Amino acid sequence: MRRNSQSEHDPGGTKERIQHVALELFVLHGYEKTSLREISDRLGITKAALYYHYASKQELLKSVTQPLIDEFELLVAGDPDPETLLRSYVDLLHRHQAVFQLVANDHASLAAAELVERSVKLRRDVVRRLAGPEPQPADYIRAAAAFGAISQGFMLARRVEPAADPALPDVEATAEKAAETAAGLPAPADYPEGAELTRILMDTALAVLRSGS
Amino acid sequence: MRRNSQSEHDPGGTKERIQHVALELFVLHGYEKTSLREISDRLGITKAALYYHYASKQELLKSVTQPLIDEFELLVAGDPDPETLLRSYVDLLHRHQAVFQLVANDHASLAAAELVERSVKLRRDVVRRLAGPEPQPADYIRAAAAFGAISQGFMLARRVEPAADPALPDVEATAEKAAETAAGLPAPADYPEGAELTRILMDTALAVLRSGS
DNA sequence: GTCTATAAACCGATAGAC
DNA sequence: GTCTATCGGTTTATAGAC
Repeated sequence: MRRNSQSEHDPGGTKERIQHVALELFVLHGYEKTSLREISDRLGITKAALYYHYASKQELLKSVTQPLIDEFELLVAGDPDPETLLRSYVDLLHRHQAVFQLVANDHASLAAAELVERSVKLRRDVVRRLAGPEPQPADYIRAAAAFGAISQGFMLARRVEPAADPALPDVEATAEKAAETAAGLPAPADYPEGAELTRILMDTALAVLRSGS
Repeated sequence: MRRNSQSEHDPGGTKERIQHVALELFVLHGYEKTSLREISDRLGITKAALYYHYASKQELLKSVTQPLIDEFELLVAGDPDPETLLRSYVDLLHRHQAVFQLVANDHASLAAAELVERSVKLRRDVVRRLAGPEPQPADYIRAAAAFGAISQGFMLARRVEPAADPALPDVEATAEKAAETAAGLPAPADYPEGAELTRILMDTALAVLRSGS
């Protein structure tokens, strides 16, 4: 066989290049604000050419968001204990930073991808598992707080910034980039990563869960 | 004097009714997806009538988001110690639940309201203050995690659900409502509120900040 | 696989009557 | 303060040539 037609990483593949550019623009401006013309312009093709590869804007969005949600569901379905669940979640975030940033900051994209139900269910299952046995209402709050601590802590350290594409003027991203990087906080590159970052985030989440005892 | 023309609560005032309906729809579907026709239909007036009260869709959005951001800035400008800052933040969330839910979940609305710079600056200042003196990169991460713990914990307990408006069929909200309320987690009304909720959230955030020692 | 051209729908916003 | 009518622009999506 020559090539698997789906989910192959082949960085030169047109479908993958479309996904990459689309994801970047979706994260930057939001799904609704990003037009197909914007995406095709950046790829140097026309809007109509996009439709050869994806049947609709919605399908393009789905193809981008599916890997994260599928893997998350698989993870939760394994019924892991709280610590394993949290550790796997941090690992998931590492491998799907940009998509996570998209769906976390742009609920409209979740809705457009028809992923609201699945993500609500995921969140429910995670919170339930973190809340422990015979949970009080306060235990659910602590579970959600632990989940939020990891998510927000991770996003500070591993935020996807507008790509400084030297080939294009990239006019519209200038303001955002300046506002975030020169904001007086360390740049993403300065934070711990990998195992060290995971350890820090795990400590915050476990501290939250223990804060009720 | 008869009436202050700005920011009076007068629940019968047309401007306030518009803000209320607009906020609800913005939270539900996102700013970009919500059309002025949708808002005016729900108010029983026409789209054109909206323009008598607000010069543009953007101005309507700004009028809705401004109270939260203004008060947040005032709060941070006071240079409070971490515990006071966190406590005031929880109080702020209590008084601006819906607006917070909007800007937290729909970054497109932040951008449209031209509030990205101010909110980035706010976040930076909060994280800095929570990170303590001579912070390491890991301290910033813990600060962001503490902030996220409070925000997400609060949102679980005080989430704004689609209004069950018996006067209108409210077709489009059915799926969302069913998915969220019947999801197997306590309903917002079942969680602690006020001082008790504040105490729980404060404990989670302080536990995160202490997790580095 | 990419193009030009265009259809069809919707949007924000304005003009002007009442 | 609300209405009807409409303008100008953009969007997603399709048809058909190459």
